[in-house]
Amino acid sequence: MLRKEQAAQTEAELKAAAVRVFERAGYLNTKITDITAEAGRATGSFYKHFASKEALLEALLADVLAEGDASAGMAGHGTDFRDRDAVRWHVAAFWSAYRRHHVVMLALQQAALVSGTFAERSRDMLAPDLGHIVEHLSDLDLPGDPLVCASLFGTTISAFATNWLSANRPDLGRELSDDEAIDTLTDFLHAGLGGRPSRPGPP
Amino acid sequence: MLRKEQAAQTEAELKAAAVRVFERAGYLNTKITDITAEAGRATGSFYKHFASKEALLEALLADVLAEGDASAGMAGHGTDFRDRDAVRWHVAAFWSAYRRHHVVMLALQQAALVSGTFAERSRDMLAPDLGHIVEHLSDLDLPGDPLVCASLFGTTISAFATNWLSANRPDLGRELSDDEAIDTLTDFLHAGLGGRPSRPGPP
DNA sequence: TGTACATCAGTGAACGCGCGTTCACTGATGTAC
DNA sequence: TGTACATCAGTGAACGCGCGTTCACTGATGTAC
Repeated sequence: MLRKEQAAQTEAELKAAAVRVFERAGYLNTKITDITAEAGRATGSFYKHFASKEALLEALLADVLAEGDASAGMAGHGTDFRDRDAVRWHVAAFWSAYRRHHVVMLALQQAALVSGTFAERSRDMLAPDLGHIVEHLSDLDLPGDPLVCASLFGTTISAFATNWLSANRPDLGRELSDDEAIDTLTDFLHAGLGGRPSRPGPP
Repeated sequence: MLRKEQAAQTEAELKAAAVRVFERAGYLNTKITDITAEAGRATGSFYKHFASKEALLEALLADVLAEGDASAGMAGHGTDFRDRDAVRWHVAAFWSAYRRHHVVMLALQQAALVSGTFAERSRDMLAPDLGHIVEHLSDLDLPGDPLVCASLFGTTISAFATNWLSANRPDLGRELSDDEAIDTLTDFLHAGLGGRPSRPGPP
């Protein structure tokens, strides 16, 4: 089975090269030949493994989702968003996932702008999380409709993460540590959604 | 001078057609011929008025900025973000501007993904507003660094507006009135940034 | 173990489509005398 | 006011570049006997 291993490795190298190129140039600007060149392979090699650039992105996405399922046991976290720690747990989970996969996430966002298929897929990926958040919001006195607030929760973290984790986006001339980002986001969301600072959860 | 008027009108029609097509298909998906077809003109006509699709977007952007300067007297609004009304004023100003110009704003965001030039321009357009917000934040006990919080303020409104004002984005199967959006955002940001609900400003 | 053949990953030059851009042309509007 | 010429908005067919995709080929790995 040496041959299959060889092929699998080449495929993995192409994926890795693609991520590197995406990070440097952005998904939409990346040509197939950029990826193969980065991987040190011939152009035609790409099509032995992927039907198109979209198919490659699908594959990267599948990897991300697979890893996500593994790590997100979702166990042991609080569910009452009046409790700051419960909010922080969710923020941190999202933030670290985004940090690990920001290149693919950004590529997905870019693909969604151009292709209806990816727009839908992008929404489908977020939908479960959105539902998850909606449940946690039920105990709060929210600033508005629960669905709208959940969407607010999601878009805020997502936009903020995109802003600070993407390369070439030194929006402000400043670095931001993970803890600082997570704590700022947590305080902001916790207070913004009506979880009062130091009110403990129910017994 | 009939000839100049004629030319000016055609140019205006091309711009209007472009906006319509951008809204329908997105900036990145739009071809020059889509625009001229929508305007009912020949392909070559486009280049009598604009050097490229980017130049057209620049022109649309200039229009937006010109109108913005006219309407944004920036007079008569509160500056203390502990005061909910002051926050609401800013949110409403941003929201209505975004509502009027969302097609161009979205086009700009899309262009920024692909072209470094537009990425920079996009940042330059937002920078003054960001500075403006930073000033208003000084009196609050913020969840984090003022610059980071101002960025949070901006990205939150911007992402939320993009989500709800863009066509073909029925993220949740629901309509959202301007007032509901503005009030929800205001409550969220006001509380999130540490302006307590009913604490009055200093004497 | 050896030989003959099959399979398949990888190659890179060539093809061809889509689309941005050009350009020679038309006809109407403006100008000179 | 009329005539002859200049200018210029608008036209659309043609050109050509960039890039995705193909395909005949190579050589190495696997299989049959």
